[in-house]
Amino acid sequence: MRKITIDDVAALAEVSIKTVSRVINREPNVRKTTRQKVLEAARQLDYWPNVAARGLAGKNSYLIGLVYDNPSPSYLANLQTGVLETCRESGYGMVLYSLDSQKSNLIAQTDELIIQSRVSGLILTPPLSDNMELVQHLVAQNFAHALVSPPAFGETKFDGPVIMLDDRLAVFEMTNYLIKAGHRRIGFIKGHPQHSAGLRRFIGYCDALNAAGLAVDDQIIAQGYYSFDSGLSATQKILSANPRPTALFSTNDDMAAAAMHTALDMGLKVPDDLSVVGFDDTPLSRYIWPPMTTVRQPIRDMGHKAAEKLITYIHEPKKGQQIVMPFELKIRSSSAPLI
Amino acid sequence: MRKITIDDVAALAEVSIKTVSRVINREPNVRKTTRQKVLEAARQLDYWPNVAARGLAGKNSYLIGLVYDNPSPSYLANLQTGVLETCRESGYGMVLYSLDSQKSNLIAQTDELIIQSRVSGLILTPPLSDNMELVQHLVAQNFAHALVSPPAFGETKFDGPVIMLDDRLAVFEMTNYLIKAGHRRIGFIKGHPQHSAGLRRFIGYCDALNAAGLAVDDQIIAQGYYSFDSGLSATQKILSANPRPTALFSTNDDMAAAAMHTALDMGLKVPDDLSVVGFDDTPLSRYIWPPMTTVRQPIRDMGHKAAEKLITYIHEPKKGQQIVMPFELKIRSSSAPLI
DNA sequence: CTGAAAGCGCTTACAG
DNA sequence: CTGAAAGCGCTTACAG
Repeated sequence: MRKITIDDVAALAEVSIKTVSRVINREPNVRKTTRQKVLEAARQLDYWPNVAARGLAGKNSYLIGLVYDNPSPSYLANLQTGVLETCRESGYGMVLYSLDSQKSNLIAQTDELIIQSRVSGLILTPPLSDNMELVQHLVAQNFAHALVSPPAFGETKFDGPVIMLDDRLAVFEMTNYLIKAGHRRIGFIKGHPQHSAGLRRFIGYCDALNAAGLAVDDQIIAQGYYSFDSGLSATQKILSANPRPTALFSTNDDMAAAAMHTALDMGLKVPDDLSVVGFDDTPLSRYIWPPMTTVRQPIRDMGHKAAEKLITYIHEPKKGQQIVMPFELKIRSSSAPLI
Repeated sequence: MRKITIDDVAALAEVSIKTVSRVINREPNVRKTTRQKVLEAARQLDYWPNVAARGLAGKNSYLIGLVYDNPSPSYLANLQTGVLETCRESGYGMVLYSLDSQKSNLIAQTDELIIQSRVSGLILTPPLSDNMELVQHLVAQNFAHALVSPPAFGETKFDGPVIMLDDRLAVFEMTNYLIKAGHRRIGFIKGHPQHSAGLRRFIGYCDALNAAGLAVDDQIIAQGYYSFDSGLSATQKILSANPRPTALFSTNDDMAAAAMHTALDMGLKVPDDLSVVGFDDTPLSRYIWPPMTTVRQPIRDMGHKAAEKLITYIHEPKKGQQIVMPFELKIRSSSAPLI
C-alpha cells in the first residue's frame, strides 16, 4: 500500500502538481475541465494530501485546538463530538488541551501550546472564553479563535466567531414556569463567579422575579462553583432559610443533583416539598430520580458551529460573527405545581 | 516571535543539525559534553522541534490516536485525560476518532483514519478492543496499537501492550460482599454481549454464587447494553421475578442508576428493599441518591499506562506487554446488609 | 563520535 | 489559466 502523493495525481491528470494543489485547495483560476480531470484522478487514486507536508510548506496546519478548563465530562464529551464531526468533514484535525485559567502563566502556556502543536486556531470554552486577558492576547496576536459562551457582546471586542445561548432568557422563562406553577419563594444557586454565562443566568432569575413583583431574597441565594460538592453546601444554606423555599433553581445540573441529594437527605420529598430545576440537560438529569427538569443547551451543535465558523475564519477572517443557539425547557418530574 | 529551528540550535551549540537531531531524539553516540552543549542551547532558545517537519521527514508522526465507539462520557473523559497527560510529557499529540464497530467497513475506516491522520499508533477501547478482526488486521499490518480491556489473554495473540483490570475478580469480590451481607437472591444485569469485559464480570458473579453454594437463576439475570435505557428494561424483567431478588448487580453504573430508578418508580426503597451495586465509579454513582456502591476502575491511570506503553512500543516494539490495573470496592449507601 | 547531502510532499512566490 | 523552482524543518542513509 504505497502512499499516493500529489505527483501521482498530477501524472495521471497530466497537469503540474501546482494545478493539483490549486484544485485541492479550492483556489480560483482553474479551468473547469482541468478541475474535473484532477478531481477524477484524485478520486481514482484515493488521494489524501499529506497533512504534515501541508503544514510544513504552508501556514495552515489544518489542525485546530479545543481548550478547556475542568468542564463537566458530558459537556466536554458533547462539545468535542460536535467539533470532531465538523473537523472530519473539513479535513481538519482536532487536538485537545486542558489549561488552568487560575494559573498566572496561562498566557505563556497558551503560547507554548500554539507553538508546539502548530494549531491554526483555537476554540475556547468557559471559563477560558471568559478570560479577557487571554482573549485580548489572541486578538492582539491576530490568532484565530472561536469563543463558546463568552461574556455578553459589547462588553468587549472579539475578532473571531462567537457561539452562545441566550442564558438570561432561558432562565427567565424557566423561572416564569416556576412562578406560573404557583411558587413564590424560589431559591437560586449561582454559577462560578468567573463564568459570565452564570451571571447572565442569575440576571434572568432576578428579572423574572421582578417582573412578577417578587422580591429577590439573599437568604435563599447561594454561591456555587458548578461542582456537585459546591451544590451540596449551597443547598444547605438555602434550605435552612425561614421560610424555606418551595423551589430551587440551580445554574447547572450537577449542582441541581446535589440539591436533590441534600433535600432527600433532610427527609424532604422532591418535588412535593421542593421543586428542583437544573441547567444543561446532561444525561445525569435523566438518570437521577425523579428525572430532573432542566434547560437544554444544544452543546453538540455548539461544537459543530464553533468548528465550522473557526475553520471559515481561518480561511478568511471576517470579524464579528455571532451565533445564538436555541435552548429548550425540559419539564420533567423534579418540579411540580405548588399545591 | 520568530520560530526557532534546528539550525538556530546547531549554530549556537556549534555543531551540525544532525547532532542536534541526535540529541533531541535521544540517539546514542553523542559525546556527553556535546550533548550538554546542545541541550543548553535548546533550552536557551526555547527550542521545540517542528512536528510537521519531523512527521514529513521521518516515519514517526509523534501522533497517537484514541479510538472509541460510543463510550459513556465520563469513561471517555477520564481515559482521554490520562492519555493526554502522558502525551504531553512525551511530546506526542493525541487525536480522537469515533468508529462504529457494527459497520461492515470498520477495517476500511480504520485504514483511512491511519492514512489521513498519519498517527503512529492507536489505542483501542472496548468494544473496539474486543473486535478480533480489527485487532488482527492491525497486527498483520504491523501497526502499533495498545488495547484497553480486550478479551482475556491466551484466547488470541496481540502484539501491542494490553491494559486491563481483573474484571472477574472484582465482581467476584463485590458479589461476595453482598453474600456476606446476607443476600441470597442477587440479580444481575449483563453487559453488552460484544464486550468481553462484561462477560468476565458475569463469570465473576457466577463463580461467587457457586462458591457460596447458591444457584445461578436465569429469572433474575437480564441482558443489558450499558445504556441507561437498557438498564430500565433489564431491571423490569428482574424485579418481576418471584421471589424478587434483594440485591441487584449491574455491569456498569449507568444501568445501576436505571435499576435504582425503576425500583423507586415501583415504590421500592433502596437499599431497604433492594440493594443496588454498579461498576465503574463514574461521578454519577456519587451524584444520585442514595450514593451508589460500585467497583472503582482507575480509568485515568489506564489512559496514562496505555499511552506510555504505546509510545514505548512505537520506539521499540517488544511484544506481549500486559498491565493489570488495581480495582477497589466502593461501598456506599445503595447497598446494605439484609435484615 | 560527527557531519554533508538528499529528500519527505506539499505551498509560496514568481513568471508567463 | 497554468507551471518550474525554491524552500518549509526536519530525518534518513551514507561517509568518515
